[in-house]
Amino acid sequence: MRLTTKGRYAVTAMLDLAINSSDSPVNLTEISERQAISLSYLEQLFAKLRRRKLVRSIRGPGGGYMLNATTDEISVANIINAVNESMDISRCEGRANCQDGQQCLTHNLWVDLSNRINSFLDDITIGQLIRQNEEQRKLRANQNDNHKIELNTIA
Amino acid sequence: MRLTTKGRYAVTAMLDLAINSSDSPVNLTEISERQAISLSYLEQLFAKLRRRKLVRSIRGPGGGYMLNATTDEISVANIINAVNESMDISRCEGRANCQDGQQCLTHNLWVDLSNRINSFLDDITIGQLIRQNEEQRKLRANQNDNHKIELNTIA
DNA sequence: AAATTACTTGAGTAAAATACTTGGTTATTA
DNA sequence: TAATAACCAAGTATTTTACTCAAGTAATTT
Repeated sequence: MRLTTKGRYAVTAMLDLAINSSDSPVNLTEISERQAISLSYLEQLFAKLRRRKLVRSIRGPGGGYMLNATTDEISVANIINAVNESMDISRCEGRANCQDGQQCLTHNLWVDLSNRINSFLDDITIGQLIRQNEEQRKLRANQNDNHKIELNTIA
Repeated sequence: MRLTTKGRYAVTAMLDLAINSSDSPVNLTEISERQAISLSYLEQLFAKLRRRKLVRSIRGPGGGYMLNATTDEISVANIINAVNESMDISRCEGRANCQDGQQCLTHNLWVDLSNRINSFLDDITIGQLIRQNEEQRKLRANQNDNHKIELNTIA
């Protein structure tokens, strides 16, 4: 599991797609403009997302991309792993003394941690993120309303 | 929060330090050899770790580095943030329409997620990782013993 | 005090990853 | 058939990573 700006671009683009897609597809030019990511870079990212079946494409005019599953079926880990295909190969792979040596105690510790991060991000879906943000927005809106009412009452 | 091989090197080195330090300091040459990380790269990483007060150095013969806090006071997030100093600047920073525009809805979603990842890794200390691994090792050892006993009994 | 050891610092560099550009092609729709 | 948008490939500038080399500084030992 790696977490770089590349993964962030992919998550951002997928969130944009999720938010802006109704029943009609969203084309990459729109996402490119909204999110300030170059079109061809988006093309590269979406080629990988499509290979992992996270999105499906519709060609021709009016075409674009659609999510290939519900927002609650697509995890952040799914997206990040899709665009970071090149596996992180461990250093000590192939070494004879790997299993028992001290260098591999720490290696195992890293693998454990890496797995924990992965399963953490696998439990966060883009649906969750969007709903959570929506609720926070509502909360803030209510607080503002209350504040206005208070002020009005005082005045 | 970024999670790259650089952060992994730092976490690995800190775990090595935690495991191999008694009351005397551990020098970077040892860590370099055990973990197969070049000495000068370790030097750069430890300069940053020292700036963040995660380790302290003892110079001169017999010198080296020691943890500057207990293993339970040092989180994985501490280590990773120490070596990845350059803050991830958000794309839309400074843009006028950032707060309300659609591009910043997704930006906020990303920031929320980033915060969640950060606090997740801030709750994992290197002490935890080491103890957890030790317990797993014991479990496996016991299972092996039981297996041997079973085999012996059968035979 | 001199020599040694070992950490410290900085400049420079090769290799890799990132982000993008260019220039196409193929499929679909109007 | 003309416009649109996905698809594809090759190439490139920039940044980051990981490292080398060299000079400097501090602490210890003899």
